[in-house]
Amino acid sequence: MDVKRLHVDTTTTLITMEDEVDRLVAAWRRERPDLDVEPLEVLSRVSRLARHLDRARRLAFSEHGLEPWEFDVLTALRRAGTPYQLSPGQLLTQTLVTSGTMTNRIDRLAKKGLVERLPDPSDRRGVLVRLTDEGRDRADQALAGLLDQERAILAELSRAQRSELAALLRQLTAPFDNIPG
Amino acid sequence: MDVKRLHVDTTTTLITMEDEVDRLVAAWRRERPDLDVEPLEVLSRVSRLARHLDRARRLAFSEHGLEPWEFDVLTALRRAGTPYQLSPGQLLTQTLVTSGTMTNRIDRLAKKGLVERLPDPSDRRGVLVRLTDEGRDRADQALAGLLDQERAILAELSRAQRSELAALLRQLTAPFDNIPG
DNA sequence: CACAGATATCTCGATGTCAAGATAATGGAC
DNA sequence: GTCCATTATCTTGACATCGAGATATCTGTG
Repeated sequence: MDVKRLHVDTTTTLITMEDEVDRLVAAWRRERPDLDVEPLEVLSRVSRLARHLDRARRLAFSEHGLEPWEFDVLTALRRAGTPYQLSPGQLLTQTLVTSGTMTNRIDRLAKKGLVERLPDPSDRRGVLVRLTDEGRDRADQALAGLLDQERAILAELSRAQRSELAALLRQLTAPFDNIPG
Repeated sequence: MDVKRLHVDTTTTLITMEDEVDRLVAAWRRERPDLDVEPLEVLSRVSRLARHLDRARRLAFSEHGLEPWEFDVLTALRRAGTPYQLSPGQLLTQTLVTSGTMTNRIDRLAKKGLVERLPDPSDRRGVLVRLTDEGRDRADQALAGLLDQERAILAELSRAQRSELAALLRQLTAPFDNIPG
């Protein structure tokens, strides 16, 4: 039971360690041999890896005094370019949270002086959220730290493998990102 | 700005749609041309895809009257096989939550009659959480539904691509799962 | 056999998130 | 121009999670 199987990567002939999902899949095959659990090989790994990444990021950001959610909002604004402002709605689609959550986030960031809320001159329902100078600096610093950490995690893979992985993931994410989803 | 680039998968010559991460990376290259943001191509996609999957799962489970966190706990017990019992500590490592969270989850599942708490006969500090018959049935039903949904999501990829994707992800998750992480 | 450190679980307070609904403004049909 | 469906944002209440600390038990050392 739970035989130690070693997986061999066909392109590089590198031996890879077993992970929790291997154990999870083996357990399902034992308990529910009637089911095809192949989908879990991909999607359970995505979910678990995301959870690990969340933890690692929380740690990396704490050095810059930022929470992951703060980073997400500040960098979305930073990426928008001068004058670093977006509507709450645009921030929603980028961060995948609900509108109530975003209102709350903006409130807290505004209280910390990292963003400010401005009325949208062309739509009186609307609001524009703008990064302050300090917000911009904090975002820039945290981004550099994050990239260092992510590079270390990705060192497991060759450049070609990273590129292949990105392409495969894109095929899965594109439907969610483009269809209203 | 934001030129519509189309990505071509080198192995299948299939054209892939752009996704949010493509836009995100393009924006960073414009705003911070001094930084190498290649890591985001992989890891931002992992995080975003996980978020999309969370939403889709919440929807799929609601048909069976389960929350995602309930599914995670019940299926961990289900996979353990007869007599379907694990310690809270074992449940922690499988679900990647903190001990306080797990205590709370077990309380709520017990109140719903899906699990029961038993004293561990061999360690008086310890507890064993056991699946009830109803808990087992609910877990089995929800799993079948989840697999159907996941198969639909993965239909974007060929069998070979799914296998390749699983192998690449395993290389990234294995260090987290094996080193204390 | 006593003790110290490790381990297993639980308690508690703070906080972030979600879902649903409220409010306000827009824009196209007629 | 008026109306209605749509859009944009905010409000609210319920709830799940985390982190730090408390308690009880185990285990190895001397």
